[in-house]
Amino acid sequence: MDITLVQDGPFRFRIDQQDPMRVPGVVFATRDLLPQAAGDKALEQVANVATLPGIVRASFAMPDVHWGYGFPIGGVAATDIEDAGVVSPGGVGFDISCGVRLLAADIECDPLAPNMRTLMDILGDTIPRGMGRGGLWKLKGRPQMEELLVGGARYAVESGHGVPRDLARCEDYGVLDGADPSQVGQRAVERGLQQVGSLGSGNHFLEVQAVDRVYDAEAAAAFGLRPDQVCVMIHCGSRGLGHQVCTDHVRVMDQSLRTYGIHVPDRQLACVPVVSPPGRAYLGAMAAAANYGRANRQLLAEAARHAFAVAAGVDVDLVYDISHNTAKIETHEVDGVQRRLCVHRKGATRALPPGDPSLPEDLAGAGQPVLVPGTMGTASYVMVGTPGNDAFLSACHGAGRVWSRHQALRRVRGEELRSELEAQGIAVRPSSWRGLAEEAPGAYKDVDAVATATEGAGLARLVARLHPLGVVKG
DNA sequence: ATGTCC
Repeated sequence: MDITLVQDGPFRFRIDQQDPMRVPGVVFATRDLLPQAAGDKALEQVANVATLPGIVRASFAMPDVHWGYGFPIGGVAATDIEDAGVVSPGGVGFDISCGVRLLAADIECDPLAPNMRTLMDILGDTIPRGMGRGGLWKLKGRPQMEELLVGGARYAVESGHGVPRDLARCEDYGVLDGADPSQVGQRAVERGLQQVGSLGSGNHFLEVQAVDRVYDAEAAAAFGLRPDQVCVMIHCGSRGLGHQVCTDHVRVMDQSLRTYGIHVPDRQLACVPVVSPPGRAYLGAMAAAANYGRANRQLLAEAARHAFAVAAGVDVDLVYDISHNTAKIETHEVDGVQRRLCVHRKGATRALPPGDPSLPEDLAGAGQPVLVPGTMGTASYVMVGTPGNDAFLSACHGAGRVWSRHQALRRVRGEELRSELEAQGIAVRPSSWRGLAEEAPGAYKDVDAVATATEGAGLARLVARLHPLGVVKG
């Protein structure tokens, strides 16, 4: 397909429908944010996704869009489950329910400063991270794993890892419905048994941050955020378990394409109807892996709380926990009709507007917090969902890669990067020099521009900007 | 993202 972008507004581009696309592509971005690296096939992927059976409205891309497995990262696609709509593991990604959790400490930067070194040392010593490695909570075996896969963050809290109030501030109250542990293979379970409560690697991190700007005082107050306040942001996912679930079900779907007579322009878009046996199996396994990811973030939050209590005697409350790699069954109005859709968000964050019935009472007035992590040495943003978001209530999820890992390794040395960050007053507790170099700030889009474009496109509004004080790097 | 190739 020949990809031609037509500008529809300052933050909106269109890829017109052409055979075999079923709907147009819509890219929310500025010219500067559009994928430009040589060989970046993200826009071609937006068009490819538009060919999926049952897709409605458009194949969307958020301002942080970049090349991914089958679907672009930063992609949103919804299929009508009653009109042969498909589910595709590539539309969720390998790191199922990867997401962000933000906690707010009851202290400002200056009073914490004398204890900052101790805090970072405790976090550095207690937060498991890096490839492989153990987690904070060793599960006893498959029976206990199945409880966690069904119960998610709620199971973690019921097991003593957190307080009930945490669950009110988790997407879906900490549990994605429909988990089917019987669809999670033994290899996935074995990979997951030792990893609950661990960051992993890549762009995952635990960061101590401070609120350096408030754009919307009312929403910030509703979220429990105030100027100069110290926060903790945790970005991680479902580790080896989610990866194995994706691998196992992609294999099944690749073999099922012919059975269902589905033709896709890229094998990485392997998919089956939502209502088919392999579709149901994947969604059950995906929900189970999502619950693993949510329990994982719950355990890490508890470790952060413990560190703040020991280092500074300070309480830490959950602001919100939201995934940005999911497929969820949701009801949306399309062409004047309420339809049951399978909404794929891959590197895209759900963004519920004020008054949405799924929000807890204390967030209903403000809307859902949208958490946008930057990368090391850069800001992160708290945004909020807005009405009139036609991308099925979705927003960006972070900065978005522009250099490949290989390019980053050629350009940056981990040791030098740590020195530069420490010179900026940012404490760094890395897990490997290589991992640090791969995640250099220069390897990513400008998160400030991504957040500004997200607001300009009407996907979410700015609430607060956070700057890093210390990073524990996966 | 990922026991970075069963």
